[in-house]
Amino acid sequence: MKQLLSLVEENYLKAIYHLSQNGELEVATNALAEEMHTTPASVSDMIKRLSKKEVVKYQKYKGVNVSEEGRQIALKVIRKHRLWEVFLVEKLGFNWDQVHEVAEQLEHIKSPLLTRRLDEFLGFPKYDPHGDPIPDEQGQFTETPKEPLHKWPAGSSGTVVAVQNSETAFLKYLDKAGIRIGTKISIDEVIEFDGSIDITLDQKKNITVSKIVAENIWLS
Amino acid sequence: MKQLLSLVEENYLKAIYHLSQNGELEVATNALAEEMHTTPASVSDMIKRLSKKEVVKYQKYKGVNVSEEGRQIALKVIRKHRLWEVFLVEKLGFNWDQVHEVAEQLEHIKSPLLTRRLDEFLGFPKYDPHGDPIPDEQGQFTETPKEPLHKWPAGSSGTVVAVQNSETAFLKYLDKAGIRIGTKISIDEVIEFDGSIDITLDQKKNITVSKIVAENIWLS
DNA sequence: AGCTCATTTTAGAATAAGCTAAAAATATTT
DNA sequence: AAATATTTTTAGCTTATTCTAAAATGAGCT
Repeated sequence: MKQLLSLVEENYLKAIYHLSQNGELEVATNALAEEMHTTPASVSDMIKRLSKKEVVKYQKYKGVNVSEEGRQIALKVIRKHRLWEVFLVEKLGFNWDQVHEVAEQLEHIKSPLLTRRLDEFLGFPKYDPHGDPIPDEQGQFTETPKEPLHKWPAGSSGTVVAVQNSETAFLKYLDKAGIRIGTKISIDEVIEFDGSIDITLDQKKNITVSKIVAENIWLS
Repeated sequence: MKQLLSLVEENYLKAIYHLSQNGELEVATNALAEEMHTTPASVSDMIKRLSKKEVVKYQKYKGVNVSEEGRQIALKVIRKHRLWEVFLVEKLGFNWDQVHEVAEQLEHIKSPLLTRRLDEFLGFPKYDPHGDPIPDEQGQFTETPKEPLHKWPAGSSGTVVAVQNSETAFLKYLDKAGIRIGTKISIDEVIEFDGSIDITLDQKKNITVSKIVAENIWLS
């Protein structure tokens, strides 16, 4: 049956989906509380509610994960979020660091027709402005195989396909440094001491990035 | 000071604004309850809250109206509603009877940048698909002088500039009848018995409309 | 002026979502 | 395996929004 979830419930589902990698009961209450900027107690309460609605699988003290139905709901929200991000950047001229907050609101608009028409209007994009894949109506999407920059060895090179962090400060930093989706990066040297990395952008510009930055840039 | 209103509070303000014509304390609790599909008791509660926030003027048992600040907030919401309606019709190919419900959701998205960019993207439209004027950023708008069809005498004629009712059934009826914004209507005869009216559309098609329909079509 | 009736407000309860503090369960260390 | 630390859950309270039922108010009529 089609579930009617509140905005908050949808956000929990999305967070659980993001924190989970496989199908195990792996998402911890504490981790979820941090992600949602709330307390573990509130998370426990909410999980119980979601469990009753059968959109998550849950065992006390063991962790939580989305059910198949919950996963489909999460993917619908993610689909909308990413389509709206494309709209904001391509049609309204937003910068990629300005879109996240607004898309967080737009993703909860409930209208299958709107989502379909928006997708069509945008030319059925496959990736959002941060390089993340956009699920189709059935929740299918193809993730380009990719690895974070800090796992690439010196001497190798790849193309930026995604950035993992949506914080304005991070995205502004990338802009200033000249790193965007599609930038070619050659890994020149990995400094053992602090994990920072010397790289060359598009065979031209030479810069050093910190380990934290490297962890949030994904190449393929 | 800038007020942070909940979605529900915004909807109340919009409803009060719509039900009021002049600046008097004229909006009745019962009328508002009907408009909001809720009970008079809930309305009383909510009005008290809005009054404390100083977005409405209120005296017990006397009625309610928006304050100047409340009016500005209502106009901002109305501006967003109507801009989104234009977007849905012009860019996404919605029919005018499909837009209202979705715009009711989109109007609550909070992002001044988004509203400004959307306005620009749409070419600063002055009217929405139902012929209602779109307030600008300062809340200014120019209402074309207009009168409902049932007040026009036989022999006169005018152009449809607005429709007052957003119900799907009504708008579908208009579509089927061939009446839209911009249609020229000549009033041929007013039937005294039931107030129905014989009209000619664009000098071509001859039809009869009921009084209820006539009351919701505005000409100028 | 007093009665009746419709309208409006208050009182008390329900639901959603959150919080703090305390209790219970699990995990880690010795 | 016991002791300690960490994580998770429960209990009880708070705020926003709604409801139903009861009480208060105002308006119209005699």
